[in-house]
Amino acid sequence: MNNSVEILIIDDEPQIRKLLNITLQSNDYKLKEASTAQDGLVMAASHPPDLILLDLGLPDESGHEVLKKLREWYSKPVIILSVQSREEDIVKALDNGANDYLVKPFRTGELLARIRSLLRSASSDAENPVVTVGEIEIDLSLRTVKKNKEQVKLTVTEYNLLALLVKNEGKVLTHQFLLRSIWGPSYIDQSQYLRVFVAQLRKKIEDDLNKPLHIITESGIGYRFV
Amino acid sequence: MNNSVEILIIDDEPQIRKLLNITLQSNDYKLKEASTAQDGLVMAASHPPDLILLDLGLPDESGHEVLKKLREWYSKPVIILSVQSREEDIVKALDNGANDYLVKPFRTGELLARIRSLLRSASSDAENPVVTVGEIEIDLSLRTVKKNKEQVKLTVTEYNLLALLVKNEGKVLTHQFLLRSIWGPSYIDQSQYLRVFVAQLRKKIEDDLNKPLHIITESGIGYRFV
DNA sequence: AATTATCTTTATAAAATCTTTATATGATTT
DNA sequence: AAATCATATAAAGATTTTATAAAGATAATT
Repeated sequence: MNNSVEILIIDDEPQIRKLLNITLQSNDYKLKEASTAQDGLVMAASHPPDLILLDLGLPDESGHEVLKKLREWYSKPVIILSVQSREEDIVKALDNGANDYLVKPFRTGELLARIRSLLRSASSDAENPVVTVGEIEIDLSLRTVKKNKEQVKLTVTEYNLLALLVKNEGKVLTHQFLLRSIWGPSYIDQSQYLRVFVAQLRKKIEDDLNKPLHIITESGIGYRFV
Repeated sequence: MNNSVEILIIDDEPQIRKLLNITLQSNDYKLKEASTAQDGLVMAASHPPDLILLDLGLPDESGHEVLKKLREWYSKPVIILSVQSREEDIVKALDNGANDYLVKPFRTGELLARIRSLLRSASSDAENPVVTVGEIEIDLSLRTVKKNKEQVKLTVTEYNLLALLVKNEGKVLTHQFLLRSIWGPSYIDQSQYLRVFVAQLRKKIEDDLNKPLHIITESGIGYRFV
């Protein structure tokens, strides 16, 4: 999920880092920690994170200075976390390139929402869950199917059947289960429907109809997608 | 300076509008005012501003609803201004697409800094929201459509439909989704509306009506823009 | 108030999809 | 090898969905 999203926190208070560690990790973010300005800058540069949480009150250098140095090359979101609530500090931080400023103690739900908001606008093009099996490519969010990079046109029922099989890749799905899922509970004896639609699907995605490589018949039981 | 930057405030409290009027104008922003959700949406649509300040407590409709409707087509910054400081409201607004949330009474210096911050990242995105697909050109900020460099005249509904499809290029949008987004939740069975407007749109942007290249029918599901 | 533009409905033809039937193929059992 | 059973495929018929025009209603503009 967010597991590929990396967040770096630069803060000298261990209890804040602990809190965020728990909060962010349980929301599937990957967290890296630095307790000094020095460390933070090195970590950010060596492996740039997707977002930085920056404390203003660091022991070795002012957070404002860290922000300025970061902004010389780092263009992703930076959120300031600070005990300082003076307008002067907030304005200065925002004008130095911070994207947001939260006063400690902050509410974790709000922080998470602000992180989501910034990550959303940072990468407005979220990646799609694409299932690729050999030359077949199924994009479940776009509802498209490609074979050898070319779009395959499927009807609603054909797509539903394929999607169900793909989502349970490798598993044998019984006739009853497939019929119930796609046509409804009153259709569980209409195995012929299934045969007709499996045949149509194969015609569209298999290369050799006599040796289907993806939609496998499990005689007497059901079908399986490989 | 900022004189070309237009900000729309949607808030029913006259004293807030007055305050912002003075504050923003003295910082060279051009301010437009709306006191109801209805007015605000119309003004935003008729001449899209560069940033919107939105109150949650509007007389005719919840600000959350206004935000949702705005976000169907408006991609520039929206800052929520609200007396409500509950975390629940903040999280909801941010997750609905707000870029920032300030609790009233707010400090004007901070508001100005947050506006600067958002305008800065909005412009650095260099997001010229112009989508070009073959001979079709759609400018989502100007709300204009061109075909072979010539302007195409679309009605509001036609444009809304096209913009929604274009913003989700490649994705199948279901009848229900389109109807709900454009006409409202109570219209989800009026598929005929969709057919009529799709036909009208195609007449204006497709070359061969028998082989539409852009607005693709997904029989039984919806439509897709390619 | 009249005109124009746009939206909503209705009607109908065309296209796409689903269902059903018929028949073929292949595997398994006797 | 014949009979039986499960599956595959084609194709006709039925149904659903879509496209389009055009009339009626509503809203916007002059």
